[in-house]
Amino acid sequence: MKVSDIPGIIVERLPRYYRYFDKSVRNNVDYISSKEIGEELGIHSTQVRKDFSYYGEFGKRGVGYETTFLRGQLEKILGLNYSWEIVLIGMGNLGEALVSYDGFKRLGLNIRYVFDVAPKLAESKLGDVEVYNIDNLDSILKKNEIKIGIIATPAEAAQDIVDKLVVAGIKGIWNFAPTYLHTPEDVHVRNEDLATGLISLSYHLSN
Amino acid sequence: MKVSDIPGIIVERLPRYYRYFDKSVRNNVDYISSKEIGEELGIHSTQVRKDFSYYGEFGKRGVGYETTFLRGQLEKILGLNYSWEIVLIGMGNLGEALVSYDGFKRLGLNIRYVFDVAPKLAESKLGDVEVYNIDNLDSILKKNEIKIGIIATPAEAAQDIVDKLVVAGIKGIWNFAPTYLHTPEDVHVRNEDLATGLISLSYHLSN
DNA sequence: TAGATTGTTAATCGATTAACAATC
DNA sequence: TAGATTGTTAATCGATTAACAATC
Repeated sequence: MKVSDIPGIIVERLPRYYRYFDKSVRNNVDYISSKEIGEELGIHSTQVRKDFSYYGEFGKRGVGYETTFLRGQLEKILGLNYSWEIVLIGMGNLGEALVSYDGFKRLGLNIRYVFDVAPKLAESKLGDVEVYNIDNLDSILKKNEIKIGIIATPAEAAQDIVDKLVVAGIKGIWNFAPTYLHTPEDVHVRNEDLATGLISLSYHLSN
Repeated sequence: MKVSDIPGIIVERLPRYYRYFDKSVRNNVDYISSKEIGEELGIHSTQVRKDFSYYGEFGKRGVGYETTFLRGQLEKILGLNYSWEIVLIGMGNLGEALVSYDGFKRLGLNIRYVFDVAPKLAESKLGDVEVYNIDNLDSILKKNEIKIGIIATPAEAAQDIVDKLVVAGIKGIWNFAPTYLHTPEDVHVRNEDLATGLISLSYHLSN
């Protein structure tokens, strides 16, 4: 099975499986079945089994899935078995919240360099992360092998920054700016427009 | 056409259409075609036309879509033509960033009440939003007609809070806690687990 | 009218679920 | 063995896209 045959939407579910296996390991549960996973996560048990089957035969018939083993497999599948160095651009409230969000670090996702057009001097260090002026973007990216960038700038600034990131070799962009970004095909963009979340609730409650 | 016949995934695209029409109005563009919309947003033009067609016949053949008119239609469709009162629970970095995010207010999405288990006294007001102790949740929700709640608490606390919100009549929940929430059928949950965004990039760059 | 673009049907594509043999 | 649950095929369901008549 080629990677390209795997439905893209699966990656939305894999982190939830991973989290549930992790939780089960911590609760000293040795095996869980696709039925249990499905009930906990609101997913059909057939879907769970099919999702795993794209990557291998991980279960034991009649028993279920061994939690420690599956957690490890999912870690590898998701690329969480080694650590990522990440840059973030835009040091507003959202940028700060992301830098200090502790859910990333223990997954090996490390926001290392932060850039802003006008970093306040008092904040030139945020926790253990250094904040740089945007002018240094190119030189710092070139010195380090960084593949993932987070855009937490206003919409107007986003495309310019992205163009620079692409030139510097960034291959994955997590975009919080409420605008569509144009990138080469080999650069993966993930849009996380916050307003969409609230708007979707507004839509559903109105209809 | 019944509302239930409209594909759920459309709501992911509608806010982007809305934003593009809004931008076009501000740029004094009178008409845009489905082809232009598609190119700008990376969506097939047929998809654009089909999406609109679920709600009415909004275009002029040979011409395109009138920007002011469409912006207004999308506003109604998305429930943005009147204002929503919203509560947020969990006053960490993320909660603060959401409260001060200025993309919501001009859409009529107003975070009015904020709760925490231990609001620091110095922060009992955040901008023009009052911060309350979680014990007051029930009484304040009962006094006001609030339909949307935002969960920005740790995962462990989320389900308890949600149960309380549901009892108090909340019908839409925007969940930032990395855990699946169990709710009655008529309560709409939108999960916005931040780690998933970065993990999906990690996954795509690893494979 | 000629050119452009919509709205919609039908075809295609892709994801989900039902069913069940394999097997622990 | 009997009971349970996996892995996978086939059927179903739903979303996307191609094609084109309608019409501005």
